[in-house]
Amino acid sequence: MTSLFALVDCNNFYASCERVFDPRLEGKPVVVLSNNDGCIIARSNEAKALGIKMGQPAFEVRELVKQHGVQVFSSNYELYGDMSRRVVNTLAQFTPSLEVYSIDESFLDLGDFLAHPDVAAYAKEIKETTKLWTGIPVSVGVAPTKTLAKLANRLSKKWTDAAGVLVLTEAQAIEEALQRTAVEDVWGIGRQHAQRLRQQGVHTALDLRNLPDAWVKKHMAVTGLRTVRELRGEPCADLELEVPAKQNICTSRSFSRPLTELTDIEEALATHVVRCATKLRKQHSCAGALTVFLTTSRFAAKEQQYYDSRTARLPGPTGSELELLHQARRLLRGMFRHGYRYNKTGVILSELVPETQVQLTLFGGEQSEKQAKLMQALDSLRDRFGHGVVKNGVQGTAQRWIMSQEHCSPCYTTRLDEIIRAR
DNA sequence: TCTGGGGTCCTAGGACCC
DNA sequence: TCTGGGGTCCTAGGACCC
Repeated sequence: MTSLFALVDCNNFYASCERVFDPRLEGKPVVVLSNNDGCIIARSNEAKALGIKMGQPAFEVRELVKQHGVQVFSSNYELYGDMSRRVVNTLAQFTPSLEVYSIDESFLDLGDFLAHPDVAAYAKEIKETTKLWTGIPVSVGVAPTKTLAKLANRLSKKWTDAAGVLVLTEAQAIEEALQRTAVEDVWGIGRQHAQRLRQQGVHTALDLRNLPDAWVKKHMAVTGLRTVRELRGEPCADLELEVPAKQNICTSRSFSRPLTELTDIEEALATHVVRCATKLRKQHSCAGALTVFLTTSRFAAKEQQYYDSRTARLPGPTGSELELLHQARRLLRGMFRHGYRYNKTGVILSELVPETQVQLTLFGGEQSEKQAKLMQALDSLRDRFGHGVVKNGVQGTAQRWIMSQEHCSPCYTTRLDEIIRAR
């Protein structure tokens, strides 16, 4: 029995989301910006054709944008998250086991490939149904391992004949695909490994597949070996059907402009802590430790640089943002130095344990029970009325650090007052 | 002027214990 | 003078992913 995986990847996902609700964008170059409108994180095909690069700073493409009428959007994660759910719900129609790998990619277990006399037709149906039901164009790669399915998916977009669907089951087709894939484009091969491999004369995925195990193990560890085996068609990674609880939760943002005053930074940090604690409670965990970091911009080469991070172990695992805020503020005050132009702060919660475990071991003192009730109340208010509805005093109101988002589209699907109107 | 944010896994080496 | 060997835990750092 041969396993069979499909990787379904949404094409230019964020740009496609913007397009679904604004048909005037069809055929035009579209880009989506990162937080603070800093750099490009999604591009439509037309924008790619103009030479706009992934991760490129927005100011570098200003001229290009003007010249070619590129449509620019700030990122709107509320919209993208909702569209992502719709896509996943559609894909779930095609398989009982599905792994949501990222906001725009899912692996589908297609079971035994003998059970699919015409895999290609099935893959095409997945693609067409998703477009029809959600408006989002996707590409589908099918192969006996996840790594090969990734590779097939990539080629399905590159090879115009494939038209967004590529099935790699025949040995010869796999070989050709490997031959035509650069080694750095293999899933799991990053910059460092690619450079080393190239020095060894390994230039294609096929060369990589043919390396001896011992060499791979020595230089690329067991993760590298898994990748190579998967290229050979031996499945080493199963689907992860349940989303594992995160082991760390982090919230951080660059400031919209450099900050020098402690009070401004405290406000920003407090806001991150509240966000982070909300994520923590959403996955029903408590944190045993908290880390705060503070840094200047690494791009401001001429300025004095500063980076520090400090960790506090909490007296006991907690989900209370009041306690976390208190600790975070203490750590920040210990790190803060006058005379620097800071550009970012953030918080990381770690040593996470399930909420239930804490309730059992902490004999729920009256105080902690009160706090838990308060947190529940806050969560439900914020769920219903948006995150800004209840704030802690330290979050402040001046918010001189707040994110710039000058090109945000409406939340068409999740906010009643921003719903699309037909004229 | 303007350069994202959030994760995971693996390994090596030190501390410590018996 | 002789100066083991193995196990565990923790941390920092590297590499990768989207």
